[in-house]
Amino acid sequence: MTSETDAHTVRTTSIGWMIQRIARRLDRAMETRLAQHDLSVSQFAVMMTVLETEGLTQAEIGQQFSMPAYAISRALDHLEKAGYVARRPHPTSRRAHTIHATPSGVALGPQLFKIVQEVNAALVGGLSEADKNTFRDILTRLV
Amino acid sequence: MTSETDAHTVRTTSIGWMIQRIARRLDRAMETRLAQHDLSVSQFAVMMTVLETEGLTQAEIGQQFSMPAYAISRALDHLEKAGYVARRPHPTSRRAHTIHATPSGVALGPQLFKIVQEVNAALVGGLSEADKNTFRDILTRLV
DNA sequence: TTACAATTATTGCATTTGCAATTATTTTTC
DNA sequence: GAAAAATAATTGCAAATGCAATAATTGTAA
Repeated sequence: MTSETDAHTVRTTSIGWMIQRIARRLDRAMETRLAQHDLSVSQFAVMMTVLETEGLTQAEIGQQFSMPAYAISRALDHLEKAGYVARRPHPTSRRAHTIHATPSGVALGPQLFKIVQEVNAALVGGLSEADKNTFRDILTRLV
Repeated sequence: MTSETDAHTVRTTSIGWMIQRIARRLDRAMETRLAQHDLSVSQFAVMMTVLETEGLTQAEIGQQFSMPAYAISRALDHLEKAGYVARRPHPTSRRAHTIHATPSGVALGPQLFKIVQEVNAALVGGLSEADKNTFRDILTRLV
């Protein structure tokens, strides 16, 4: 690059910069909606994983979205206290737990899915179906 | 939507979910590289704005990326201590400051731009030029 | 012009987060 | 099979973050 490399150019053309801005907006939208269920975004992420796959260990949950073990521990403390999940002894290893959604956690599922759909719709509502698909395709390759 | 609405579907098709994942990865990449200049990502964001426009007030900086006033205050405390920026009295209002990059702050600029370019390249390096442009276009409409 | 409301910036305090250390258990190596 | 290394999960403590309160100044309305 030439002398075009100034702060303005970097900011307005940087894909990373734009993604960060969008991500922060999404975060705030999720926070606001999750507050009514007394959940933070990371607690929500853990809950979604538990709903998706029954009986994972905490380490396995962490690998799903590279979240450190201590954060899983604390998210589960909260989710367990709220009655959404339960830690059960692992069938073969005494140091691990398997994590399970309680009935109340399972009931929470659809409400969380709805929140995700609303927030997504608010974000990409202005795009055509074709653009939405293109966008999703590219994102899928980057994730 | 029908009964397809389960956690797996939500996770794998949600644009928001994918953006969040990518954003976290970008954040970590930026943190790592910014550490050598003793900067956090939000301090970096403030610094970029100062480099882009000389003499903004703190409130104006905050509006650029909807960052709360107290966060600007603290980011500037750090940037000022590090010698990258200076608060000067506002010409017409005694309660406001204007913010200016010091020579050392101006010298930092190109190094920050380089970091942004590297992190971007690492993210979208695998995409064709056409896809990159498409992606940038869509992002621009969403930001 | 005086009182009231709004703006700009900062700071105290509580909560959240991240790192490193710890405990308990399991696996590997010799 | 005993010692050492690795894994699973938790927790103490320091740093970062967010909220609410404050101080100082400026704008507005009576």
